[in-house]
Amino acid sequence: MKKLSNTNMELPYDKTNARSIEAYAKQLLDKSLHDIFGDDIVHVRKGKGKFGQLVEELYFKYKPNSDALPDFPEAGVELKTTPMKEIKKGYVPKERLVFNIIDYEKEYQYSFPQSSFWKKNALLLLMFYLYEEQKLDVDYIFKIIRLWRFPVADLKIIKDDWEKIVAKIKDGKAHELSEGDTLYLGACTKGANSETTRSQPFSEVPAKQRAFSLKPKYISFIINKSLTEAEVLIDEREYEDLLQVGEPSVSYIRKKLDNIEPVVKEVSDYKKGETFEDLVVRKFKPYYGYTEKQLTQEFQIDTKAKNKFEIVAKAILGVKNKKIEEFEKADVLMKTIRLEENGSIREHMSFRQIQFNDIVNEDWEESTWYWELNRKFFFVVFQKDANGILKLDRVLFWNIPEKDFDILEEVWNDTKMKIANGDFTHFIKASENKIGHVRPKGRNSDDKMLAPNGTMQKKKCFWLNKTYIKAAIS
DNA sequence: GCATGATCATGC
DNA sequence: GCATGATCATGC
Repeated sequence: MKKLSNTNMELPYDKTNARSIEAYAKQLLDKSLHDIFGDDIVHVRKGKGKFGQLVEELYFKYKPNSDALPDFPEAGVELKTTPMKEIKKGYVPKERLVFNIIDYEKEYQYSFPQSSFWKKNALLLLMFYLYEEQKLDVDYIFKIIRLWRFPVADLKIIKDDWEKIVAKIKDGKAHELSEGDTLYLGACTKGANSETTRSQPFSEVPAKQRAFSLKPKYISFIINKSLTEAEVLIDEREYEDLLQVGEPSVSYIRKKLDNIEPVVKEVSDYKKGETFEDLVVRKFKPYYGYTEKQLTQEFQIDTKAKNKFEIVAKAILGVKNKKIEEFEKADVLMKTIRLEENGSIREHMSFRQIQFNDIVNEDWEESTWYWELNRKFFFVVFQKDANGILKLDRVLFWNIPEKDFDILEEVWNDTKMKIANGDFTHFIKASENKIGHVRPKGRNSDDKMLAPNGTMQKKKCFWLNKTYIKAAIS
């Protein structure tokens, strides 16, 4: 990184040096702003919000910028202050990590190395603090502070994600962008409300304002890695091939977190022009036409589990008995689909149980079901042949088109309202053709859960209609 | 044949 | 012990 000016003597760190900035930041570890600045800060700080700006101005003593350069331009470091919350299993991200807003009018003009995202966010200084509801923000304790570069294998996926987002802009479809379009780097809505829009260059249709973002599952990975491993800051030079036009040839063996294993062991596993999704489909193709029996024999799988096809799928991807790292980090939802001889789907697709006492306090875009739906699906499709034998037909990645979320929101709102009103008998049915519906999901009809009105009610869940799934995969 | 309610095998 | 992902069973 080129030095633009001499070190500013007034600052308690060398603003041209990423390690110096990091070292200064780390003095906040296990401390709050209150600890550093004393009681005076509590008086000037009554409300919440803009906590990140406070850290920048007060602690780093510089004015935050929202321009195209990183926060510390001379060092190429972008500061991100982001909350975690504590659950039984440890720390988890409280929300997405949101980067710069996507300027549809400009972003498409760049290649990835020149993109607004990469220019600003290639090197991050992450400051994770523990969010606690009852606390003032100045009392939040910082728990993880570190420089972060994306591992090379992740950067490959992020670059492809960026290309997908830009391809939609170029196609005049910025209004159809959705978080489910991409794996790690998402385009999440950002604005006062969902009506906040921006113009796009190749269509008259206003598009929702969106920002680049990382999904909580990916941030979890950063947190876990930061807490369990000795710190490794990837050398910038390892990116060189990836940031050229052309194909990556970098050989980079990935480290494993305990229970997850990547499909892609080295970036050179990719064939020319392949995305991660392409690669996965390629791995499955040799097994198209295999029967259930052939697959379980081939991979020596002996289980009666109803998710045995998922076990098969993992085996095909070379990730036996572990979780698929890329699917975990991208929060991909694997679902098996069984087609009848005539191609119709036998069953609707179930989701998690509805927590009756939670849903009544949720908003749609933060609801459990929305999070389940607003992601990439991986369908493993089996079809019965003329003799009624189930064979692997094909696999595909899919996500719910942006336009369909309005109807799903209706279904969700209707359900929430009925639960709040104590009506457990008139949920939206599959026959109403609203894409989704509500049906039982329990051990048996005695399996019940406490509802807001104090009664015990049969456990239920949301389902996606099989007709909808059928259309999606056709 | 399909909608709906009911239930199962497993992992954690 | 229970949620998950999935499938079964009945009745119209």
